[in-house]
Order: sequence, then C-alpha cells, then structure tokens
Amino acid sequence: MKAISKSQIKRDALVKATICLVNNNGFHATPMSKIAKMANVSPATIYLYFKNKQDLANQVYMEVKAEFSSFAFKDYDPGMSVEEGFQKIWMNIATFKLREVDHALFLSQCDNTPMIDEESRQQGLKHLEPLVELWERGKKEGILKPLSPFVLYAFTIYPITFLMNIENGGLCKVDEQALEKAYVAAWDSIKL
Amino acid sequence: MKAISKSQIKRDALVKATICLVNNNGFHATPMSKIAKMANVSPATIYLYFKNKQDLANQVYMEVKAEFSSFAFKDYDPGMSVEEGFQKIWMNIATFKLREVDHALFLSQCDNTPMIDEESRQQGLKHLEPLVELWERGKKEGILKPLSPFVLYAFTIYPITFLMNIENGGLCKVDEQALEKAYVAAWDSIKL
Amino acid sequence: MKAISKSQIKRDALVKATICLVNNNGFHATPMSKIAKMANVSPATIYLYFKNKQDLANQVYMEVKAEFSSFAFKDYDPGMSVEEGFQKIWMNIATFKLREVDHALFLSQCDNTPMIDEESRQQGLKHLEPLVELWERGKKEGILKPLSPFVLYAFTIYPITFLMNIENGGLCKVDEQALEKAYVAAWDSIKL
Amino acid sequence: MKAISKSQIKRDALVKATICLVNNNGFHATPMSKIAKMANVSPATIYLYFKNKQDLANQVYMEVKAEFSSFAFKDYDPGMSVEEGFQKIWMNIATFKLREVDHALFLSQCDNTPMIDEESRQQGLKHLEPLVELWERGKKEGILKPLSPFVLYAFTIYPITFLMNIENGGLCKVDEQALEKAYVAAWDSIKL
DNA sequence: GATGAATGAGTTTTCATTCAT
DNA sequence: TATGAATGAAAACTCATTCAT
Repeated sequence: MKAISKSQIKRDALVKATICLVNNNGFHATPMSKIAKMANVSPATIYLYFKNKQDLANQVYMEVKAEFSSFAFKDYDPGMSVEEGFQKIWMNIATFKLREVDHALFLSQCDNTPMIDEESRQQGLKHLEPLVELWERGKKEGILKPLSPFVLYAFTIYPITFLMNIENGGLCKVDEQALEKAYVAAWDSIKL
Repeated sequence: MKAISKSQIKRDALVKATICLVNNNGFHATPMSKIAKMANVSPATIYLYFKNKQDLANQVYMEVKAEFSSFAFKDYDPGMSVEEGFQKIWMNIATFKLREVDHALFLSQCDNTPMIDEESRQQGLKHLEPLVELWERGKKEGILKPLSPFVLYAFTIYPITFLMNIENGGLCKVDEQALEKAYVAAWDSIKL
Repeated sequence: MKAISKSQIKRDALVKATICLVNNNGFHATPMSKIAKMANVSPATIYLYFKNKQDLANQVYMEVKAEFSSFAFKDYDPGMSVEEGFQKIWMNIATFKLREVDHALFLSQCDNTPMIDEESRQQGLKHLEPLVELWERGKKEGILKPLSPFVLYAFTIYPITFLMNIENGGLCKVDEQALEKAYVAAWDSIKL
Repeated sequence: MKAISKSQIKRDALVKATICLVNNNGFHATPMSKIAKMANVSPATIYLYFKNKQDLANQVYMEVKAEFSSFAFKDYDPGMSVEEGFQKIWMNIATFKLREVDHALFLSQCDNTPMIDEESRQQGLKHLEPLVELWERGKKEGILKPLSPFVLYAFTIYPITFLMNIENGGLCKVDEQALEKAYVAAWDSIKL
C-alpha cells in the first residue's frame, strides 16, 4: 500500500545518521561527509534534501521533537483527573527517554547547546501545550502548588533527562520499580 | 600586597574568554583565534599556558568546578540537621547558578556534551561528596526517601540548571520569593 | 586506447611536483601548499589522493624505487656470466642515475634523511635482491672478493650517487667515456 | 691555564645539541627551542652566538668539517709514497667516520641535503686539497688511473660514508679486519 | 651577556559546500 | 535525482625570531 519512495528512504537514512553521529560526537564535531557515509549517500546528496548543515539540524530536531510530543500524550485524555493525567504524561515521557535513548539523547543535546536556531527551539517548546494546560487546571483546582510552568517542568520532567544521561553513561539502571519511586518524587514536588 | 603577575593576568583573560565564547557558541564552534582575540593575545600565546584546546577546556572546567564546589558548601557544617544542611547547600547552589551565570552555564555545557575528558569529568564528580554524605545520613535518620543519590540529585539540584537556562534565555525571572518556592518543591520531592 | 583518467593526471602532477620540490628544498622545507600550487591544484585536493604528508612521501618513494629497480635489471638475465651480469646491472643503474636525475636525486634524499617510514624503507631495500644473488654466485665462483654485500655495494653502486650529485651541481660532466672508466674502477674494486 | 669562558661553554653546548638533534630529526625538523633546551639555554641566547638558524647550521658545518680535515691528514706527510700516503689518509678518514659517528653523520646530512649554504659547502670542499694533490702526483707517477678527482673520491672515500650509515643502522659491524679488506677494495679501484 | 614571554607568519589538515556529469 | 571530485576558507598548532627586563 504505502509505497515508500526511494527519496524518503534516503532522507530517513540521513536523519538517522545525523542523530547517531551528533549523539556520539556533538554537532560541530560531526562532518557532513561522515553523515553522508553513514547514510550510504554522496555528500552532495544531503543538499538535495536540506539547505545546509544548520537546516539539517533544525529539521531533525523538529521531527524528533514532534515524535517525542506525540509519544508524550499517547492515551492521554484532557478529561482525566489532574493526577491521573499527569501520571500518564510523566510515565510516557519517562518511557520515551529511557527506552528511545537515541532520540532522547539527541533532544538533550539540542536543548543544552547552541546548535539549534532560536526559532526552531521556540517551535519545539510549543509541543508541551497540553501539559501546561493540565497544570493550569491543577492549580485552579487547588491540587498543584502555584508555581510557574517553568518551575513545574524543572522539578518533574527535566529530572528525567538527568536519569537518562546517567543510565546511558552506565552509572545506574532505572527499572520499573525505580521509575515508580521517581514518579512519586516528581509528584510530591509539585502537589499541594 | 599580592602582586599578580602579568602571566596570571593573561591566563585569567584566556580563561574568561573561553567561558564566554563557549557559552555562546559551544566548544567546537569556538576557534582558538577568537579566544585569543577576546583575551587580547596572539593565538600562539594560548599555547604557552595550555597544551592544546582540549587541555584548555579541561583546565577551565576543573577550575570553575572547584569554584562551584567551594561556593556550594560555604557556611555548611556537617553538624547541621539534615534539613538545615540541605537547605544551606541547595540555596548556595541556586545562588551560584542564578548569580554566577557565566560559570554555571559553562559547567552545564561541560556536563551535557562530550567536550571534557572523561578523566577530568570524573574528578569533577567528586566535588559533591559532602552532599551525598548528608543524603545518606538523611536516609538513615528516616527523614529522606530511600532513593539513590542520582535520583535525589535529579529532583533537587538538576532542576536549578533548567531554571538558570530559562532565566538566561529571558523567559522568566527567578527572584527571592520564587527561589523559596522552588526550594520547597525540591525538599518536598525527597523528604519522607 | 589507454584512457588516462583525470584523477590519474592530477595524481601524477602531484607526484612530480613532490619530487621536484623535495629535490630542491628537502622534505621538511617543502610545504604542501607549494606542492599543490606546482601541481595546479588546491591544497585540499592532495588529501583526496594521499592520507597526509608522510603518506605522500612514502608513496612517491615506493613508486620511484620500483621504477629504479625495474630499470636496474632491464635486459639482465641470471644466466649471464658474473662479470657480464654485473656490468649490465651497473650500467643500467648508472644510466638511470645520470639520466633520470630527478628520480635518482629524490631516492638519494630519501635514503640519506629520516623522511621515509622505516617500513617503506625496508620495502625499498628488497629491490636489489637479484644483484645480491649475483654477488653470492661471484664469490662462490672465485671471481669476486669475499666481501659482504654492504661493502660490495659501497664500492660499486654507491659511488654512482656521488657522481650524480657532482654532475648535478654542475661541477663535472660524466660522458660515455667517463662512464666506461668509472665502471672499470667499480669492477676492479671487487674482482679478485 | 686555558680558562674556557662561560660563553665558550655555552656555544659548545649549542653546537653539540645541534649536531645531536639534526642527526636524529633532520635540520628542518629540529626547532631552535629544542636546541636551546638541550643546551640548557634560553632560545634567545642562541641569537647571541649565531645570526639565525641558517648561520648556526653553516657554522657548525664548517667547524665539524675542519675537525674532519685535520683528522684526515694527521701523521700524513707529503713526502710519503703515493700508496703509503693514500693509505694513511684513507685510514684516517675511515677511523673518523666509524668512530666519531656523530660528527660524521652530521657531515653526511649536510652533504646530502640542501640544508647548507652553497657558499659554505664550497668552502668545505677545499679541505681535501692535499688529497687531491697526492692523487695528481699518483697519476703523474703512473701509479693511479687517469681519473678525475671526483671519480677517485667517489670510489675510495665516499663508500666509507655508506659503511658508516649501515653500521650506524645496526645492519653490520665494521671491525679492524673488515676495514683492511675495504681498504684493499678502495685501492684496487684506483690503482693502475 | 642572558632570558622568558610573546608573536606574526606559516604549517598541515579539515570541512561545508558546489559543480560538471 | 544523484554523485565523485574539487576547493576556498578556516581550523589547530608550530616556530624562528624579537624585546623588555
């Protein structure tokens, strides 16, 4: 049915190679030629799909971020209770970060270094809108502390990135049980 | 009294320029020539003080990390109660990160990208030893949740970095009051 | 018939430029940029054909040495008498050194300075095997003095290099007749 | 008696360091800073004794060459018979090259690469005048073949350099007996 | 005389990007 | 669409030489 064009295959290979190489070496230490080689493509071919290196980074960022967001709100329903909804989203994000390590690491690199255009970065922020709305409701309902979304994010979602980095460095292993305990910490930090 | 040698002045200028430029562009996008220019020095002069670019990064990292640690434990006394001690350290770190933005941003870059030698990074980790010990005591005394130091760090210290980044991006301002509220979130997340 | 690729032409130009410039200035005093300029090529292009400067030197050495060897044993037949065979080889080598001055000078540089990898140098030594075998036979047959191949080489082949250098410096001219006389000196020095 | 000035000591150290380093790395791969370090002297000090790097090379060359020449004609007396005189000189030179390896190697480098000014090189050639005169006499007396001094040199003196290089590379050992046999080869090559 | 610090000019090498095919 | 070859511009780093002390 779905005929995936040869073009699409090549583009996908380029995106994948970019993620892999940037994760291991950083953006500026990743030459276009290596990306091309890993994608089994000529360097010149990259420029058929992307305007330049910066554009490649931006596009990959946007795509991975979109994938992340859609994952984050899987099975989430705005009709859920605040706690239930938050737990669902938190667990989704944690699962993504701990299981889709490559993509999560890439996002972490993008969010912590000046490799992405400010514009694209702003776009990326919008993706968490539903979570922000949930938080607003929680505050109105007197369930959550009256904290700005930035602070709420800092103490609940951002820590997962640290755990991912640590696990990826081999310093610890985050299993099901550890995840449950981490969730409690996250919830305790923001619940009233 | 203290005669600061001309050499020391030049070295300091180089360290400062490195921090500034790496913060703005990232390590690999910061050429030695620009560091030299900002420090009002010839590129060749850098190599009188540092073996190469990697060595420059490592040395600056170690120095800033040491500064950070000494700041983190200012006025801290292992004889304090767990909560009192934790608050002291947390506030120190937050103050450092929100006031000494340049240095904190630099550490954040170092900790989130592969720009520092693994060896130097390991050295840097040792600096938080007293905090880890405090946590161990807290767990024994039944005051803290039985979480690994990694998780405790992720939910109390790591979030501050996010707030710093956000504030630095101009998206929000963290004042005294916001800091107090953030501290509560940190403490709530780990206290039993 | 034989279509010589554009690549081959460029590589040849680089090899030729290397030989010329190294002969005139020495290896370390010959910058890649000058080699590129003489070959009408961008400096970066050199690195499409050679891994680095050392590799360039090694490859050129190996090629010229191979050319030298094949020239040295042209029309030589192991079935010849010792004297006949020796004369043939000696004359070949002399002709090469006095006529293919550029290539011979280059080999002389390589053999007298630490510019070539030890490995490549060892490879180069193997090329004279047939001459060494001829000498062994000559000693067994009681025609040659019982000297080690090193000494035999020193007094018969090595002197040609000196004549080449002198002629190249414009201090003398070695014509057909002078060559014959030189050959006699060479043969007299090792024959019993 | 002979008070060797501090200056002289320093200059000697510089000369010695130059010889050592040039032998091991070649002239252009030997930085002034390393010469200074090996001579326990500041780089700037070199310029008190030598105008520049080229001048340093030239002066060292001239001095070593002079030492070589004086060694070559030790105990030689123009009144000796041609053969006796030649043997004396040949043995002197061989002894120098095989025993004063450092200095001989240095001369070999100078004579085989473009590191010395043409002018200094010309100066160096003059040192062998007495040997050339001996040869002229030998030719007149019908003892030597009617060959130009260049050819005579090529087949008698120049080979010693090869043996020195080989011995220095550890490929063979030239003992007293081997030297005698080598001398015979040298003499046979030029005697009538 | 002696030097440590400093540097301008130059070295090797890399890489994002283009272009003829 | 796809590419291999080519390169200008710039990177990290070196070094002969100078100069204030």
